[in-house]
Amino acid sequence: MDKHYDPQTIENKWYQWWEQNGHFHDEPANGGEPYSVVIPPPNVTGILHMGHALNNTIQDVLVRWRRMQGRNTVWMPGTDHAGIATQNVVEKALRKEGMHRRDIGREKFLERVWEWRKEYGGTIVRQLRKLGASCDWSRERFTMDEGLSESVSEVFCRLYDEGLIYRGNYIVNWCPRCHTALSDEESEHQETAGHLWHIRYPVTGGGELVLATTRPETMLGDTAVAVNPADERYQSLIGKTVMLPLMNRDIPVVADDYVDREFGTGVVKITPAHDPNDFWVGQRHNLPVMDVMNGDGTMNELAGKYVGLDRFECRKQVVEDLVSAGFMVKIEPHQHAVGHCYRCDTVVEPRLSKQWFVRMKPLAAPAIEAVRSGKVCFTPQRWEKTYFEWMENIRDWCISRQIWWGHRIPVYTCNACAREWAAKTNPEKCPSCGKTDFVQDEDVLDTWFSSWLWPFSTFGWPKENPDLRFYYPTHDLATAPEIIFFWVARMIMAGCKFMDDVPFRNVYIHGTVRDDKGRKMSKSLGNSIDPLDIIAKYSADSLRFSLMLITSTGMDVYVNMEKFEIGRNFATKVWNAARFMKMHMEKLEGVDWHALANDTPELDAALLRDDDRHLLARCDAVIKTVTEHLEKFRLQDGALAIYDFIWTDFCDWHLEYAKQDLYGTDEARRRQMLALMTGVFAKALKLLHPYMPFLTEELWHQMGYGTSDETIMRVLWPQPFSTTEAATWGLSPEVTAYVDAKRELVTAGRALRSDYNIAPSLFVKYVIQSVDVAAAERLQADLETLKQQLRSEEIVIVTGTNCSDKQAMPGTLCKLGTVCLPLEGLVDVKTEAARVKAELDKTIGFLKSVEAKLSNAGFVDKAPAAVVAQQREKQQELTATIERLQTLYSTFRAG
RNA sequence: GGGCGUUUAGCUCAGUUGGUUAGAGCGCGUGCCUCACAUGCACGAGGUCACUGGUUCGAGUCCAGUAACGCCCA
Repeated sequence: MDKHYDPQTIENKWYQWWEQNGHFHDEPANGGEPYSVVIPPPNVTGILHMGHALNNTIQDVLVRWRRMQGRNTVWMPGTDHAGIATQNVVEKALRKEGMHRRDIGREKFLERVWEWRKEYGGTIVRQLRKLGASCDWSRERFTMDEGLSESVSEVFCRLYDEGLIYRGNYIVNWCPRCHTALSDEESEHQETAGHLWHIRYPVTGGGELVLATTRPETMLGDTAVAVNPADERYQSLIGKTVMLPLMNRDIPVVADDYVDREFGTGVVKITPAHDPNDFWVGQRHNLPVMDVMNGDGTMNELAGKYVGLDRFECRKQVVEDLVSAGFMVKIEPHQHAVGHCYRCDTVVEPRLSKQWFVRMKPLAAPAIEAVRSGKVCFTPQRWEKTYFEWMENIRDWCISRQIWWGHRIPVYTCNACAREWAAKTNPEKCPSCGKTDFVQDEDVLDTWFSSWLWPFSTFGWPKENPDLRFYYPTHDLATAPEIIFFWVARMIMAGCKFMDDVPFRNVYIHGTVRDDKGRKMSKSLGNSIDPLDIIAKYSADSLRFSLMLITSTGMDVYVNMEKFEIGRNFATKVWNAARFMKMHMEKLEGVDWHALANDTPELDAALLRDDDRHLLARCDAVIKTVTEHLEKFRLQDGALAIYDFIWTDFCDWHLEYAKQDLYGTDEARRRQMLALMTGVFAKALKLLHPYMPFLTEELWHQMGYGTSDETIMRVLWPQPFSTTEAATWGLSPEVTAYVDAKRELVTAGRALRSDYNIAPSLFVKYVIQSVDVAAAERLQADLETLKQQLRSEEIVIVTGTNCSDKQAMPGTLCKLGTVCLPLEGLVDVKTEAARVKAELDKTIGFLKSVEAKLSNAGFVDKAPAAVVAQQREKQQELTATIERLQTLYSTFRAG
């Protein structure tokens, strides 16, 4: 094996091999229990960022783990056509050529988008491969491909025919830059520093009203002012008219409950065409609607002399004119939330327009029930609350977009008889009059109108087929919190509506990846870390493992480049442990490592020693721990458990311990030791595989655990020993406790060396005063181990407190006995006395707290018997310890 | 305005049903290139668990309130 692990070539090699050999693929005919996951389809314009890295690592860990459990596993990959985003990208390219999409027309434009997709659309999909994602690429889908488009029209037509899709004139969020309507979710509210302009409106027949607004330019479209009907201040004005400044129009004063008496002056201007609340006030009072803007955010003819001005330029002008005409009362700074386009960050304009909507209330009801009844579970559970909150107050979904890239709305209108209908395929004639003169709606559907079908459209719906039957409903969905409304909730609704079943059982909502200052990573801030840079510097395994190790379930994660060293260091550790074993394996002949790694260990129970049993027991425990954590989406705890097991148990303790055998001359022992380590290391590699797929696959082959055509991806997830097996190998809590105690003693002995500045290269003598004869015998049997671990030339074990060596020695109390370092003449008696005294004081303090509890009647009466017993035991233990410490202390005082 | 989250070692965070005197990694200090690994080994220092009050025999953990920071929705 190479001295240094070279992840770059190895990772590419294995990924290709896995993919080419179909290891990511499964199908219903293979039978078994299904496990399916659909990827949150990244935008086809996307490039891999840390959020993707986290999201997909989580999925891959789950998917690889379930696959190893023998589940019939499919991870469905694909990309989203991302209507507005993709159209923006291609429009930008066109602009560079000095053209606008209208210059080339719809058809040519769409050709350009498809070309773009062909050339650049595969970027993120290639990058997911670098990450190691075990997606079934043979199933890869795209929201605009034929099958998915069919699902979209099917769903649209069904909803249309049921009356759940309607067209209406409402205030929508309009992006003047993208030139399209947006859904409420696509308009992101941002706190913005603005102003509150107080404007005077003269009352016809004398007097005036002062009102406050944050968007003065919209006054050009005012058709009323409103006050609260219960507001005494303005009672006399209701029904009168006021003169709209600058426009010299008379508009009525209406009374409406919507008006907040506390806000500003308690009077608001009503602009039905440019504010959703005003729109509803307008409806209630039959007010005219005056749209004063164009789709691009400039003012139209209805804005009078302001025609042609951009909305913000117009705002300036209007304010100036109000000031010079004496209508401006005051201007205050004002902080308020302003909607921004989620694609281009332009300030969204609420604007009246004719759009298509989905009636959501009837769809929401079963979806709410699905979560309430536990058919869909959120992890962490608190997100259910967010889900319910939104679902119970759901508003109709604006699904039409005034762009070209997307699924065109399949609604047709007959020019001859005005019949409007929806059709899944291009119609030949009008279903009413039979004429062929009809037109299709110009708009396309919101991108999410295809994504909400993703869990079943990707499996071939609406066609009835084995994949759909077998893999639907899927099992786990991993995604970010900001996607709950956009996607998760809508998928649940679509699943309930069209499949009569939920789309997935578990939703794991993970956190956001932030920089180390807690800021969201973004291009504009320039604080992003490119996952590919991490892969290039440290490897995909390091990226994956580090991310999993530092990300607590559902919590945000703060990253910087250095944090990924932990994964790199761990990979190196594992590699070196393997290299060490391999070195010794090569000295033996005729050993079937493959069998040892895959079957029940062939060990000679008689040759097993307590340290070996300890390793087996710890390995068994870690199998249980990791499995349990994965079941609960506690991927961090799973990673930590393996990390700790491999690093501390396997390498620091057992591998060092094994050296006495491996460098020894007894071949039976060498065989036994390597057989034992092979069994354990193979299990550890399996447990690690979901987190570090590449390294574990490489070692699986290098170590000869798998034949050249076997992959660790498909070996079975390790199982803990049965009770019989555990008994055969002599595993017991007692044995584990003994080895733990022995390690405590070794650590104490090393600390003594360290305290006395004894160079690690020096071999020294130790004296161990064991607590009893049994401990003495056991330690005696382990003498060689102890000598090695303590780097000692001689260890004298004596029983009881009577040390044969009359001299005072530095010593530390342990469960098995007192470990002492005889240092003739070198002992600083005073220092040692102080050291023991400190230990003694600490122990007495501890005992006092235990005794305080035990003398508390309430505790003894009410605490569970086991807890009380535990404290009693502690009390005895501490008392004994104190006694021994006092003896030790007196030695130094006497000396 | 409504909701949610966070606050534990210098830093980043674990701590699952309340029960030993609270753990990890990084960083820091000391000593080591000891025959897998200096991307390492050994040893060590470091915390009145944000604050106030309550429940309890017992609170980092449960309840109420306060403060700071962050997120979501209106």
